[in-house]
Amino acid sequence: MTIRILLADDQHLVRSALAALLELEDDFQVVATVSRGDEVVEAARASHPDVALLDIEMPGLDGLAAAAVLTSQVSSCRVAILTTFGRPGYLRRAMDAGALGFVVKDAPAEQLADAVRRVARGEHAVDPALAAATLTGGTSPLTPRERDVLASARSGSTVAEIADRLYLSAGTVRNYLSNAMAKTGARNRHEAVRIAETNGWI
Amino acid sequence: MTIRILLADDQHLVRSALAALLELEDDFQVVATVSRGDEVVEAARASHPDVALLDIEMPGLDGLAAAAVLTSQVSSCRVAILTTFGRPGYLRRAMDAGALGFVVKDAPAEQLADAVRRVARGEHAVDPALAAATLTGGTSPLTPRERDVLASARSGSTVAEIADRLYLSAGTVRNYLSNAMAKTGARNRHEAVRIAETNGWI
DNA sequence: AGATCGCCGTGACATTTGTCATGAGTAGTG
DNA sequence: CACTACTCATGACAAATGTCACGGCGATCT
Repeated sequence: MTIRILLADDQHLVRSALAALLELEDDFQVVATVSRGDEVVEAARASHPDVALLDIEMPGLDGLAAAAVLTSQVSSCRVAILTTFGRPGYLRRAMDAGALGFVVKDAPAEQLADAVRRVARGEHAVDPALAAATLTGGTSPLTPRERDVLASARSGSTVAEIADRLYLSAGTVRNYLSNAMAKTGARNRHEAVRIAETNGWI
Repeated sequence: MTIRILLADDQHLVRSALAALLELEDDFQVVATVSRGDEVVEAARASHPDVALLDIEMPGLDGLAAAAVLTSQVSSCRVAILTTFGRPGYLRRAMDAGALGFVVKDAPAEQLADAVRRVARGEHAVDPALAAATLTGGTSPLTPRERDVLASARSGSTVAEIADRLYLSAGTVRNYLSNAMAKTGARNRHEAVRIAETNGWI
């Protein structure tokens, strides 16, 4: 029985290459490929895939959000996340979104094939090492608002700009940033951003 | 006549997938794959490829540096860069390193195949739009030292740390950062880092 | 030889950032 | 209900950051 696959990745070449790789397996068939998160659901409705393989970094809608929509709206399609970064917070959010599989792009090809088959059967497929890391350091210490402020501080904005953007006072923004820095153990806001990013908290 | 290809990319899955994609072409043969920049030359010596397809972001030695070594030491092997980011500075540095081809991972598969064939014949293969962008905004306004300081400021280091690392006084570091900020039009060092990164200047 | 440019440094200054104490309002929990 | 946690705010203070003016040194170009 062949497994019908939907592939979502924003990089054209990677998309084609992964399709070629998957098609090498006799029981796999790539029935749809999309480049944007907000095209996933429509494509899934049209092509009835068994498994959707979603990258996280995508324009329109990120893979985690797309996974959440997909699992709730197209229940016949199981979801696996395929991403560059094995960040604990990503795995947690992927599970919360209803994804069964989680594979990093650094994994060997057999592991991807294995994960797809497991997910198609409704089983979970997660790298044990990453799962362990997620259990220990995976839960974000940040409150929702701290997360917002930190996310808004990403591209080197000043306090005033962040305050404007979030309709807060400058002092409040600095307090939140200070809290976030304390919780992440960073010595300035930018280090805090980096840490939060590598953990998948923002 | 088949074209022998060496493939260098740090992500295992992407490497395998690209190999699968390239093997679909009758005249391509992937003769070696490596995951680190510092393994490129050795692999090229052992497997005599016609074309080396190098990612830029790699551990050990980045693809641009590997390209430079390769073109000087294994002259029978032409070089093409295959990277996620179409940054003007990257293209410029790739050309300086002796690469003939430059393909972004967002390009369609045919473009990659076309580029490989051109490069194998000793021709250049560069996306015209990117080439134009490089001509206008490609040259870095930063002096070598400003570049060093800015690169060292990346991960949220303080002035004192940068000064220590580069054996400079704190004042000098701040002056260089100030210059870099003025030249990039940034309002703080972290914005300057971001701008320099997206342009491939660091 | 003089001009120019990059490199490295100092010192002074205004601004921004990070820390801390404090408090009011709101929501959820035992 | 008391307790706790989150949100938002203010004000004051120390430290870090960014700006500016200035000077000496060496290399390069004309």
